[in-house]
Amino acid sequence: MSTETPLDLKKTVNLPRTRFAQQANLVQSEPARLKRWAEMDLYGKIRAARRNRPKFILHDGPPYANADIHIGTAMNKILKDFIVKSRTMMGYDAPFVPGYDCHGLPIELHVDRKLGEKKAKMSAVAFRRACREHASNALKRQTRDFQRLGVFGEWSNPYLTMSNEYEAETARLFARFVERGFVYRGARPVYWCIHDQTALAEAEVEYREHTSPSIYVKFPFADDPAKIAPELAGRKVFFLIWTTTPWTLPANLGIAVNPLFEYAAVEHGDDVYIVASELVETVAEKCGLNGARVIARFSGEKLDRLECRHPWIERRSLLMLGEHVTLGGEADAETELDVRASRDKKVTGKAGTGLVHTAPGHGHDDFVIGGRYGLEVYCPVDNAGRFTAEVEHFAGERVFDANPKIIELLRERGMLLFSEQYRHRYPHCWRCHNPVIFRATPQWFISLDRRARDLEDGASLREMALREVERVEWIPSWGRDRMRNTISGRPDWCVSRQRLWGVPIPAFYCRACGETVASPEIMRHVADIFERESADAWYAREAKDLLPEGFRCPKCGAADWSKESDILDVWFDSGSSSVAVLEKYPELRWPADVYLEGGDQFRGWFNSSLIVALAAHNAAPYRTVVAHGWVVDGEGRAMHKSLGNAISPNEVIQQSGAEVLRLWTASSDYHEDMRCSPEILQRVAESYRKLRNTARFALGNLHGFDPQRDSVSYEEMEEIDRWALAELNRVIERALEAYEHYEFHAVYHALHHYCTVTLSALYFDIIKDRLYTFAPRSRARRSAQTALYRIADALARLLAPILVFTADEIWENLPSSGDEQLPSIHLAEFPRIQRAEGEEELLQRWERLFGVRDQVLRALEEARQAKMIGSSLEARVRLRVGGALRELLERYRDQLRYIFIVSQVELEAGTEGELQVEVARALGQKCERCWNYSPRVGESERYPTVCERCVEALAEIEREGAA
RNA sequence: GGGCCUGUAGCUCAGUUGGUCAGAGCGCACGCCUGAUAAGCGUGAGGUCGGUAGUUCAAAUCUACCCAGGCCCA
Repeated sequence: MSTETPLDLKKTVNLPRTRFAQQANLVQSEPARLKRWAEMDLYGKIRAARRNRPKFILHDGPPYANADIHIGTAMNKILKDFIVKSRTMMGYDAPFVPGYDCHGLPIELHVDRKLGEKKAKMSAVAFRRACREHASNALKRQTRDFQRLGVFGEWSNPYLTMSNEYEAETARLFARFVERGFVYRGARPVYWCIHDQTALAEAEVEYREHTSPSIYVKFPFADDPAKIAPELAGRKVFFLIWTTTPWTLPANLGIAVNPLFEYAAVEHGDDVYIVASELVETVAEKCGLNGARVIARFSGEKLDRLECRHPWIERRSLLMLGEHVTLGGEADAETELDVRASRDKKVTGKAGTGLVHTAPGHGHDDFVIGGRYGLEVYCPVDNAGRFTAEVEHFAGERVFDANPKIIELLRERGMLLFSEQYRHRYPHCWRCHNPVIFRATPQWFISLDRRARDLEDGASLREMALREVERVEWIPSWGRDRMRNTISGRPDWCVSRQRLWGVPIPAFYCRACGETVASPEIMRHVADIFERESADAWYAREAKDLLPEGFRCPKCGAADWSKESDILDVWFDSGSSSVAVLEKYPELRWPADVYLEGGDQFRGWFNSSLIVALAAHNAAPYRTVVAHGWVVDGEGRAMHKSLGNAISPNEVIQQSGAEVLRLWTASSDYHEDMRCSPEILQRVAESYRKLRNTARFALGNLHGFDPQRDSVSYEEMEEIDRWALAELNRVIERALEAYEHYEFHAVYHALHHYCTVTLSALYFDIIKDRLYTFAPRSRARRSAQTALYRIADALARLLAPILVFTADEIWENLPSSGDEQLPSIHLAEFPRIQRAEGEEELLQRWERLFGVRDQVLRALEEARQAKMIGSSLEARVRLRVGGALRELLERYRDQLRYIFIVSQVELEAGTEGELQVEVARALGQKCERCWNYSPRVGESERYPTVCERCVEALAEIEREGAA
């Protein structure tokens, strides 16, 4: 029975309705959603939902707990979250335990500065407490920021490298290295302040102008000169070195030359001097060698392992080959203290001879090359910067005071060729501002080349590491090469730091006989104390209270001990994490499936983690290592606060929301450096809106649709809806594949392309007519909704790891599919591909139809430009074509007007292979209801302004309304 | 100076082993729609594939060098 009065046409159009707002208002909505998630313990629910599923472990590399997060830290955590969430949605149990790196110099320096003068009066324990507090505050702020980014994890129970358990485990792992014979104690040069009598880290020296003596010194050749060149037979040959630190000459053990340089023998009077060929003139001029002439030239290579005599001490000075030797400049200063600046400027010829005086106890390069040639790390200078008793002439003398006296001695012995004052930049102590020296002090090392005591094959750490590098999967694949090179080239690991804020090296020294006690058993005993009291115990307790009761010196039987004052390198701390975390948290397991960090960690955490894991388990702690690039500005340059090109993650969040930052992270290819700028973020925000609106259209048109009740079976669906599902399958496949391989930018592009091209511009535009104007419960409309539902559902799931907030919001606004609706999308799994028979052919057919559509659209645009039409519904299209295409079009004859979104389509015979498109005004009147044109508008008496389709639809609506 | 990496339209990215490979989306310009509306649709203009020189019948794709940039070292 029909209603008495005709319906209000406007109200019979099924326009979209949804609570899913067009404006995201992320800045407000994100925190609200985070709060809800926290209240419902979403992370706990996810864990419970995945119990007993196969595990997938991403192990978090701990950010340094010193300052607020920057965009790089944010990006890193977001990428990790992509991995964790996508693996979770693949069905894995993928717990995430975040960590923080809490010890180390930067924190100590920060606290130092904050305390100022007060530090001097503080006990070590009190100072450590201040450091602990600083780290604790920093990590709390970071935690808050990471959570704000929508990163899920065990935020209430992160791992801290300063926790009792972790410190204890760190000490135990060091004991493990000792036990297996990898640890030794040796000397190595460090920056040393003779005023404060302390070692300095690189960050604690500052460069200032300083005047040093610059001298050219003769080293008599002690071999047969004919070995160098026949012309030199029987001559008095001297090797000429240049230095600005005469006081290091007593420690000279060698001279380095560059094997790639050519050297010249220069005759002056009876003497012959050896200098680099390129510097002959400069040196001759500087040293006033009038009338000097070159009598021989030879390659530096020839000098290898020949010997000179020290200019005044009865000792050999070994000739060595080293490519660190340059043609002058500060790099030739044996202290190596100011090499960075000069090398960057590619300075040459300022001063120097091309031969470098080498004192392994007083310079870094000297130490390295000396090590290669088996020289002793000789450093006859004490803590106060005075020569020790063994130094002839200068014992007890302060090194800087000794400079002029050494020069005088050289002059007396005829070994000085030239001397002058020299201004240059020289490192000074940042606290007392006095010049520092480079001085070898005893340090603890982990040897990369000693053989493991307990292994049959006696492999070294280096060998084991190189073996493991081949077994690990590296993404990108060049990571393997980089890691291999890093490991092959790295020197022994100096794990000593002369600092307070860290895990002490648990070793003891017998005051009576000097014996060192560094046994694994004792170390584990100490570690147990750390476990109870934290490593502060090392400073709070007396040595005897750290040792087992009544422990006596195994050598002399005394019981008077001093404690080691060095702490472990922080890289040892974080390197311990695989064991200290993966094996301690019950939900985790060793080894991890994946590590993901910036490329700087090849030398850092990837490396230290590997070494520690080898000591602990003879294997790598990771199966896959993913390395990402750095965040750079819009021009590809590094970000610096001083350059003003840095982007603050918190600012982005406050302006646009975390989703935008997450989407930016997903949109860029992280395998390379990732550009970020206001313009780029602007683009990302726009693409966010597109994704959101696409979802909103689907949701709006699902109003009143109950998937259980109203879904149309596949066979009954309109073909274009089946096409949309086939396209959906393609996208699901591509996105899942990309997630599988950590290619998030491919996920982004696939989904974005699907939303903009496939859905928004094509499918949605076409089905609007059907959705809006067909009777709400008609099969044709339900068919479209069935597809829309599947699309919206899949889209939400696929977006969920990236757009954590928005996907959940979509989920919320999807019609409920019954009781099993999960309270959050993050408990759901990825969509499954529901492959239908004949899908490939279907896709191919429609691809051709849409090809025709493109041509029609071009023709429509021409008509529009010619003012013939405005809306495409004002058009009637005539197609002329022959052959196979004609047959295809014929088959879809009734569909074509909808596909083209025009009112009428005529198909006429034409020539094969050539499609002609003509556009004309549509016939008839515009239907008031569906806006299509039809000659039959007016046929209905009840609805005189409406077309025949609408008449039918209205009748159906009236029937339903009555029912 | 060494190791590793990068350089395709204004932006983000595709371009298997060299031969329709010069593409997509965004942005931009112009236009349409006003029933996804601080939305939606269409058409179009943009690139000597960082540069140079080679190899080749043929190179964005291979080689060398150079330039610009990034990370780690020295």
